[in-house]
Amino acid sequence: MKTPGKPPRAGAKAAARGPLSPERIEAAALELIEEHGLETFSTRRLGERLGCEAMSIYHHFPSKAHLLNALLDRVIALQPRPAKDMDPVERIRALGYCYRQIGLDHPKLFQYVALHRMNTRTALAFLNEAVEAFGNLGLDAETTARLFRAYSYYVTGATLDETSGYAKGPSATDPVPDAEVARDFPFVAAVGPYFKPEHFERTFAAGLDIFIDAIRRAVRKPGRKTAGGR
Amino acid sequence: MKTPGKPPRAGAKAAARGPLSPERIEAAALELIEEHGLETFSTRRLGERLGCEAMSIYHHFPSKAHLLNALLDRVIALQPRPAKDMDPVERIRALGYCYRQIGLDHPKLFQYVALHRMNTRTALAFLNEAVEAFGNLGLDAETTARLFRAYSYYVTGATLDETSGYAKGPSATDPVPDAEVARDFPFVAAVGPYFKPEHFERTFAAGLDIFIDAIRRAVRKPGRKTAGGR
DNA sequence: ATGGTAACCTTACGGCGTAAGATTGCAAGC
DNA sequence: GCTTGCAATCTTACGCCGTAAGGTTACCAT
Repeated sequence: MKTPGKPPRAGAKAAARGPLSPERIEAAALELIEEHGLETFSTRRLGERLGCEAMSIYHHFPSKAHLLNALLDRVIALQPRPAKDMDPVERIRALGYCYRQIGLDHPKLFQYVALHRMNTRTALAFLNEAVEAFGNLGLDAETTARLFRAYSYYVTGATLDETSGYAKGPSATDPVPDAEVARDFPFVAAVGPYFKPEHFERTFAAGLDIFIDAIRRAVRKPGRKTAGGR
Repeated sequence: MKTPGKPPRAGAKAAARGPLSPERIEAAALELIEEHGLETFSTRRLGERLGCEAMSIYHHFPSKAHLLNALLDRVIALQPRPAKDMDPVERIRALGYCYRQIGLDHPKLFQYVALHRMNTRTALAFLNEAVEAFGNLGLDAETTARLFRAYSYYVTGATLDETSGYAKGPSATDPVPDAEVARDFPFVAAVGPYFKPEHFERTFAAGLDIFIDAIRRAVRKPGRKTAGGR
């Protein structure tokens, strides 16, 4: 039995701010990451934000990697999913938007989300739901797998680019000035305007449509039509 | 005028190994990254490999970021390109394989390649060539831009996953055992076999086919058919 | 011989993740 | 009420990291 309103246990600063908890630490970490980026995120800075020493965090998370993993789980778990009884094809489309939304809501964290193996229970549950939607198309396992995989590649690539790609601030050490781009790389210059954030939404939708169309065709004539080889 | 066979200029160790050069440093850096990964790559380790002090590298590259940028340029520049006079659609397919090959040849470096803005001259030249191939389809600028962009999303996402995704060693801190996956995530388990490296090639090809088909359709009836949407 | 300079090395600083261990303050047993 | 145990927290320290600052070496043209 626990008494409900517990005071802090130890430490000078601890008294002034209430006890730490995985919940509080995760929330602060997410804030910090979205404010200043993944690269500058450190346990020391997180401690500063929380009003505790860096090492106090290690009582609640055995390592920084475990904390980041918990953040991954959290953003996946909190993302609302499309209803399971939707039209299977439209559900697939909705799941694409759903995954992308994770990136839009947490752009700085998304690199971590996209690049790490989804093998926590929470992540697997999401993955399972997505594969289920493809499974409901009634295609053979191989076609199902290839369609799902290719679709995931697209959605992940798109969201990665939207959150940290070409349109974001300069990452090259000495960028090429626009005038030179216009002169020496005319094809890039011609499509450049469509690479800006205003166009993300429509470009994403256009790519999704390509997959959705392909999926509809595969469903209409099952066989080795769309996926499979050669 | 320079005498042809120059001895090293300074330093005790320098005498034993010949002079440093951007070329040698880049080659050693690529080796080191592919051997031990991007995360553990440091200027100190690179110095060790080269037989010099870490700071000597800074004579040839103003920062670690500049060095990594040079590596990006190098792997892009060295990648052979498909002939410019190919059938435009097949050239687009070949360019997809071409970009993917950069990842297959340098899997550890590829995260850096994929996630950094392509705004060096070398990278822009590659980008320009790719956009040119789409431009040769004869579609309007908007459709060209959207098709190119979506195609790039797919190729990048696929290559990222092949080089550092699900199939690679466990990244989660405490992975879910296979038996539990089979029990609790049956849809994932069902397609799991197709996620293994043996299937990368065919899955990549299947996804490319979806885009190539969409591109052919867009070329046959120009208008707002495939892209644009909504 | 002499001065300039490119190439290289040494030292040092502040920041990182985290191992090891000290400290604090509540809860339970006597 | 005192002691003991223990979870939560803090302190210190270690070996990494990128790199700023400045010193040293060995060649070159003069």
